[in-house]
Amino acid sequence: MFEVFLRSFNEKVPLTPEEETFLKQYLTPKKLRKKQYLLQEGDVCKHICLVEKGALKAYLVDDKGDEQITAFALEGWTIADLSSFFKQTPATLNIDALEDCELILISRPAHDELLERFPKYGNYIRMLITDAYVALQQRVVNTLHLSVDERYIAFQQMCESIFQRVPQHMIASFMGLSPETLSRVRSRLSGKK
Amino acid sequence: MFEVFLRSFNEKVPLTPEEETFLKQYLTPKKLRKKQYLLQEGDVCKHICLVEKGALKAYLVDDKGDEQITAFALEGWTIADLSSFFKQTPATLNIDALEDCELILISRPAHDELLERFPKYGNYIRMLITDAYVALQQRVVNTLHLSVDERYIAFQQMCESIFQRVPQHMIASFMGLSPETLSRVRSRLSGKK
DNA sequence: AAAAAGCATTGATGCAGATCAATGCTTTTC
DNA sequence: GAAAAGCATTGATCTGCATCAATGCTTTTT
Repeated sequence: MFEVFLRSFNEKVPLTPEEETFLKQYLTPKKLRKKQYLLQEGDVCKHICLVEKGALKAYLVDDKGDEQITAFALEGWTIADLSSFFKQTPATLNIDALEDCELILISRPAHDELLERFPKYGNYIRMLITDAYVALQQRVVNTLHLSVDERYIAFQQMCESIFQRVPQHMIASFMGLSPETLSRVRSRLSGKK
Repeated sequence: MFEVFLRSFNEKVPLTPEEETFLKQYLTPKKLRKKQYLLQEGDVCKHICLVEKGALKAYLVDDKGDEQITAFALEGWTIADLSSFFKQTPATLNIDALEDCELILISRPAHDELLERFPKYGNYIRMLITDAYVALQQRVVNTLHLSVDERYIAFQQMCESIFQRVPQHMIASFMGLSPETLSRVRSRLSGKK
């Protein structure tokens, strides 16, 4: 039920069995069917979500009604609209399931209580966000300063697991490209190697 | 000496006068002259840096020798190569002073000791990185899904203070544009309004 | 004070990626 | 099992930004 989450936690901050039991009290398991929403634009993001199983995407909807994907989350990854969660403001992101999912949710009250009562949780969250920040910064640099071909290769190497499970046009959206361009990038690169 | 830093800290996590005194023990003031390096690519990033006065930029140098600016920091802002600081790996970023600066440095040992002894510091750092993450995410979305004109306006509104102190070609680099394009964006927009 | 370097602007040209459109394959739906 | 929807690919055209080049202004250097 909590295996993936606890493994992720232990990798950053080792826990004793008693601590694991204590921590579990604050966690809410949830199942989500493919295409169901975890969060909709305009609602307040009430949980931080860790993926035990399945896959989700976070996205904005633009004027034309197109989805602009900002993030994917697979097993062991965390997803939420952090701005909405921390400031308790309406979310700008939508999050929904790409596959049937098993999730672990941490509510805002649980989060606050854990921070007070269980310092290791604060350490875990700090490390989680730090890692996310570093990854995002790399993404900014790649986006602004690499060619599309280089970005594709970089992204492919970093997130191979995503490529095998997510339709290509969503990868294109995530990279800020049209599906046609991504298709051409792929054929260009496969020709080369 | 520590006014700006302590104000920033108090805004996120209020401190008693005693706590302020305690905290100061761990802070190292440093002055930096215009054009001097705070961090050079290849060195390990030994400090988190808060700007009391002045301005700095962080950047990569590409194959052609051009600077690709990834961040600016003005009074009250924080700057570092977080990946290098936390993993103790060689930095990929250079950081140098755009103006004469007064800085507050927190070394890695001071950081670790503060985390252990002073929980409010952990809270402060967590909030700092969370805010940075949210801002960076917005930047990614803007970069991938807005037109250049819209990005310029968004960036201008968000970071007006930068525009007044940083040469235009550095803003262009930060936005991933050529100086010529940014100049044209500006004349286009000033014509409109 | 003169020379040099740094910077913003404007024009001309070329190319990368968006858009529009058509086709065929695969998966889902009923 | 037929119809519909979703998806990847390929071609043709258009557009926005980079690049190259020249000019004049401002700041720094000596």
